Amino acid sequence: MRILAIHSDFIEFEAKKQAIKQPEELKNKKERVEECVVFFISVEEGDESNKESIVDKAIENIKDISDKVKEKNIVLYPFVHLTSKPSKPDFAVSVMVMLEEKLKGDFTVHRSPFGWYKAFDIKAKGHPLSELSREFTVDSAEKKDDETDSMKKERKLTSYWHILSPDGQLHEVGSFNYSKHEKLKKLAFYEKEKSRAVREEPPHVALMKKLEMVDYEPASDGGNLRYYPKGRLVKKLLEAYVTQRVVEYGGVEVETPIMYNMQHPTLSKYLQRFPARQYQIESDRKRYFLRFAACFGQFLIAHDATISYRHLPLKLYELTRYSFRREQSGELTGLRRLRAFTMPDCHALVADMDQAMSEYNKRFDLALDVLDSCGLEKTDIEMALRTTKDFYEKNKDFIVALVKKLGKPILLEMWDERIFYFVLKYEFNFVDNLDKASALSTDQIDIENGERYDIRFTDKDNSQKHPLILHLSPSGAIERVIYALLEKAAFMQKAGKQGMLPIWLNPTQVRVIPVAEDHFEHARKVAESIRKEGIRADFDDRTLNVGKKIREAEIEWCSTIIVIGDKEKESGKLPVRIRGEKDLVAMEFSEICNYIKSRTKGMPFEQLSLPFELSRRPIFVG
RNA sequence: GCCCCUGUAGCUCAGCUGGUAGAGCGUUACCUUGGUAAGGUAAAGGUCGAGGAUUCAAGUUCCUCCAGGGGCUCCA
Repeated sequence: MRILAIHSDFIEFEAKKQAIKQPEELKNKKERVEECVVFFISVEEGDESNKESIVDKAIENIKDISDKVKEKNIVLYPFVHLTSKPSKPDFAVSVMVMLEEKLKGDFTVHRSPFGWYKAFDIKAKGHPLSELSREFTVDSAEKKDDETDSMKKERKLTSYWHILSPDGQLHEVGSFNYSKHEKLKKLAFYEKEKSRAVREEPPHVALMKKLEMVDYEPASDGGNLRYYPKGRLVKKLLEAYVTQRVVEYGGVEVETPIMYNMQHPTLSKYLQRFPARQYQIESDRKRYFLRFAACFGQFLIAHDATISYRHLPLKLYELTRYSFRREQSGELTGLRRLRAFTMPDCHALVADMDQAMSEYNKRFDLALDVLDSCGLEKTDIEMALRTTKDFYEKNKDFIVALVKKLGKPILLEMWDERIFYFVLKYEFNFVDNLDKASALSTDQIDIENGERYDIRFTDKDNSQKHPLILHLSPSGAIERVIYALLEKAAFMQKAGKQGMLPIWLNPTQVRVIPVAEDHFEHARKVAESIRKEGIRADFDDRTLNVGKKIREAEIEWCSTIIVIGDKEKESGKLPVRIRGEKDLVAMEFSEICNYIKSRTKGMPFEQLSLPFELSRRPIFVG
């Protein structure tokens, strides 16, 4: 519905000619109202889905506007020309009538007749509040109803929480012995924990700035961050690695648009469940929403593809930079919760539940291994699995086998009935320094969208079937992986150890420091040679004393530090400080290169896009 | 989105009951030529988040907005 409100000295209108087949009967052909607010109203197509809610929303707006100008005299004027998508006339009439009835108690209501071409004279007062327009839809109007509805649903849909151990035993969440599973306990009670005594921000926020990786961007919307060269490098490497692994697994990489038409028949249904939760933009009077996942793009591709059972499982893959979710502003934090994030998303189309489960197993291994290589081991994550009671009973062996692979107990949530599009979903959660749990990897068995998007494959018997769809993000959002790595480093610092990143991800793998100006030339050559080996080496050519340069290299978390002076020039052995180890190690040039290479084997490599000499690097923050 | 807290130099922060801004780090210049976590001296740097109100006078009080944090809710 769209409303144009004009605070007027008077309005005078006269019905001239009927505009639709069955116009309202005329009480007075001509009417004049003094000192009033005139509401020109367009009832729109979308409003038809919920009359009550659109009327309530309209009344709220009309009252709000009238109160602002302290006017009790109002005119309701049907005016279709505010919209390009009007509702059916009889619906619009009924809305106008209902508005009049409901507003009568509080206002003197005049209503101009519906279905006529009218002549009118109006004198607008012209003060700042005298002309206002409002636009709202059932979606936003319905929000309150939606919430109560979903609350009702939730009440109906009780969750049964358990701890499931690798031996297949189900335990009560309350009485399970968590002595070796502190973080699982935190995950299980995450939602029940009430307000915390200590108010602090998660440590990764300070670290992401201090390490010159990522920062807030006040000129953008909340949850849209800026990446400095070091952060961009780390993110790029993670993106490349996850993509490499998914392609090895058989992922077929595609790229899809970031925005979709809100009126699209298949998408709009999906959207109605989550109104006001995405960015919207307008182009040529059409409205588009920014994708919140890669699902649509890939499903639409699959819908148009010709697929045989021989092609299954068919794994479509995209790394979305970005996916957008307009999370509530109060929920945004550092790299944990964003409004724009980078999501690897791999959908496998499978023929049936058997194929789904066998594929699910492969992907489970893939996700575990990807996280492990990124520096997040089994001990760093807690698994949660959600399913229906029915699915659990029928597939208990399959589920317990997954828990066995993880090798430690998990949190299990079960429902009586299925309300989501999936029957089974797991996540690997990271529990951070503030005891908050965030999902990283996740995979779902979707039994609804194959049909909803009309994706079909031709089976052996030449029949057309809808595939089941698995939704896997092997690592979760890339930003969230960085968040977890930084939080993990903060845990290490708390325990008195040095914070660090995996060597393959670390912006500086080797820092070369000359003792004095005499050694610059030699040190530079050493650093350049290491760099030529495909190692991120840089050179501290600033005129500072050695102590200070080493201190700064430590603060930057350089993986190794080499100091070069007269001794080294003669002996050929280089003193190497390896991050996380106490003593210096004397190494030959080739040993250093081998050390780095052996620890970054199989992982992607990129040079850091900052000058090789530290004296030439700007300071982005600090 | 709601409730609470915060916003002073590039960074971290000080500034008492209103009287027109300070430190350390960093930067720049000069000195220092060094051996595994901070060498010295000096200079430059501020519409005190933005707008409005109160006052002779606002970084300081009040209102609105913006941004960040914590809690609630939420996380397709």
